[in-house]
Amino acid sequence: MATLADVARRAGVALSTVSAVLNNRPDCFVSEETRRRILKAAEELGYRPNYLARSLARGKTETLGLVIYEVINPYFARIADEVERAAREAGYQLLLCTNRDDPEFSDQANLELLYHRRVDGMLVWASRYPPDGYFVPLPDEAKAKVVVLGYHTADGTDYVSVDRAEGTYRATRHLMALGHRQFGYLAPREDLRPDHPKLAGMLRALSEAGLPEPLLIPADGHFRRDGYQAALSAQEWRPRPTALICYNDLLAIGAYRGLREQGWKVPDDIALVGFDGIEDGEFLEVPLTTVAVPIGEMSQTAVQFLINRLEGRAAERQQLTLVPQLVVRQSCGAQGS
Amino acid sequence: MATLADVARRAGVALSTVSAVLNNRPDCFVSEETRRRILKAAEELGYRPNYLARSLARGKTETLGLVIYEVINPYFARIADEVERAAREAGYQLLLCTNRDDPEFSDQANLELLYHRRVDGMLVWASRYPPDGYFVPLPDEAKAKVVVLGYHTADGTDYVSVDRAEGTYRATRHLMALGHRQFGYLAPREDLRPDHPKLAGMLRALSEAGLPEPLLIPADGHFRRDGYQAALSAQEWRPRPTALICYNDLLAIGAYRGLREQGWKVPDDIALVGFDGIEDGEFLEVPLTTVAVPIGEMSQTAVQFLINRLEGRAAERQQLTLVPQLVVRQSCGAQGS
DNA sequence: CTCAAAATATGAAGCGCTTCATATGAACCG
DNA sequence: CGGTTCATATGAAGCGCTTCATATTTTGAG
Repeated sequence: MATLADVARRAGVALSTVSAVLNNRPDCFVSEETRRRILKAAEELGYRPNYLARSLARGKTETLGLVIYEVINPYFARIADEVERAAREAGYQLLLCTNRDDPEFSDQANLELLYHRRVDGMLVWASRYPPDGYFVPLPDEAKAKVVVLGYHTADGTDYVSVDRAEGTYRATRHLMALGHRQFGYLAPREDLRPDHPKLAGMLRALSEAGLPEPLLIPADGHFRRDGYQAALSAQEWRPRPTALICYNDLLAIGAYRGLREQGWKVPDDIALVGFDGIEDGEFLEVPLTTVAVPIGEMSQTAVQFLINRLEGRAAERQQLTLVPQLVVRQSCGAQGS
Repeated sequence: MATLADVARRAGVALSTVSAVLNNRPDCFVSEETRRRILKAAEELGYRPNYLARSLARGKTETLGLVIYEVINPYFARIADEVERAAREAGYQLLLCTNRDDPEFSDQANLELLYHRRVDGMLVWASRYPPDGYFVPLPDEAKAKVVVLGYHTADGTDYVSVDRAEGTYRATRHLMALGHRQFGYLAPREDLRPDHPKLAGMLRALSEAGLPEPLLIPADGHFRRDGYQAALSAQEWRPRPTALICYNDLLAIGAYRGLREQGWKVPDDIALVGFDGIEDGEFLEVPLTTVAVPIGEMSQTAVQFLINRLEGRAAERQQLTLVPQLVVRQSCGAQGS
């Protein structure tokens, strides 16, 4: 592959001149004649800049790193999609890391990897819900290049978060208004903690209304199949809930099928509400009522925050918490479309 | 951030020695004493290699590029997931590009971008179905670093393809065996061409059996909503099909809902078959019969092919076509689970 | 004509690392 | 004790680019 030196040689000028011309440096006065010669030589040689060398010299890679839980979950796929689009529009490429639950690829390892690859900035979705806010596992000077997605931070790092508690609070209130008094909450086993905001939001709504605590139903994961499995034991749920809120839409979709198999009709026998607002729920046979996270806004804002910071025009703190909206469809028994 | 030179200075040795020690170069004879000093200095300074500089010097970035249609489609998400995992296991990072249908980010533009970023290798999913095999839009020397995913190639580039025609052929045969004689085929408008393998496979099966051609039903895209919209006009379909094969699972899932709204029961009034084998179909109220692409095998093989090539231990040609399997569930009316 | 200012072009240093030919002792051998 | 050999460490070149201080030529005003 042709290098700058090759082009310079061919055009009969200095390498630095070629660099100036090809980069369109504004303050460089190059005669039209020379410029043309250089452009021609570059064209003929099929010259393409070596991004590595450029990045090394400029100290900038024009690459953003995204650490995300996994990409097969439609919720995260949407995020990755939005982030990629926004990054691309701002002239950045995306380096993708998933953490899954693989201890070998912890957030720490992923972030360090990206940092050492000299990405200009990083977006990270924590792999586990951090009760007191997320601590970015990176030296301080590196934290300045990070925006946390989906969680608030405990160390002052920029973030765009989601008020999950408010989401489930609203869902619970809505169901209460429809007359429900016995609730169930289906979530991955490890997230069935009262300090998890999704559950906390429910608990608050219930206690405010003097209603009993919800029946906690554990799932083995956060996929459809896990919701399905969990719902197969519906006959044994005591006290029997008339409304079921799920940790996410996938679980709700799986549960829907399990409940049907157990002979429970949604919403007549049990009202069903999911969380996330992915397209899948809309096409459930009984369209799924859900707490919809504004994924596009969240992702785009996060990228914007990051780019502000990188370009030195960020406020000291860029922190935003978005409130998810309840999208009422038929699965909760309201008249919704 | 500390550089090699900093470490060398602190340890009181030459920079090249530090490099040798930190890279564990096998043939370098360094005294235990020196080694320890260097390791200690590196530790104290929190030294981390600069991948950019290393890549520039070594001529290798340990990065693979993936060009894929989009990541919100579960089918592609699975592929991205599998590719990322396989790449990661082989020690490569993944640089992600989506082409969507955005003319600004054509395959050409994406591949060039990756190439100039000096990724070691690229995997590409063509954005449009190439009737005669895919031509990689890159200079010959670059093609050697490309593996095409999902399509066969017209220029000898490595690929892992899928025999779509065989997939729909089998699905059609299966439906014929169940007694169906009037077929419908629902696909994005631009893919409703007899030279598209999915349709071609159906046509072959039908003509072999002397059955009439299928009713071609156009959709405006390849998402659930497009299938839903298309199915809303079911009452006007003439001749009325008793079996409907869809271009992909998402379309089938959307169509399912549209058909229900039109009062058609699946599978009693119409048998329904999708394509891809994504998890979503399994959780449709009437579980979806589908032509399942072996996504894991396809992705892993492609990464393997690429790495073989990069490491110089590839056959002249690495080309593989996988045959998708019909997964029979209830939506086609067979007894399947 | 002269000289400062403007217009053009250049060379060299530097980004942080790898690599390889070469230097320096110490240890060994007969 | 001179000459090998081995163990250990080094310096310098190079990857391809950016950047900036400096050199050279041209221009136009006085």
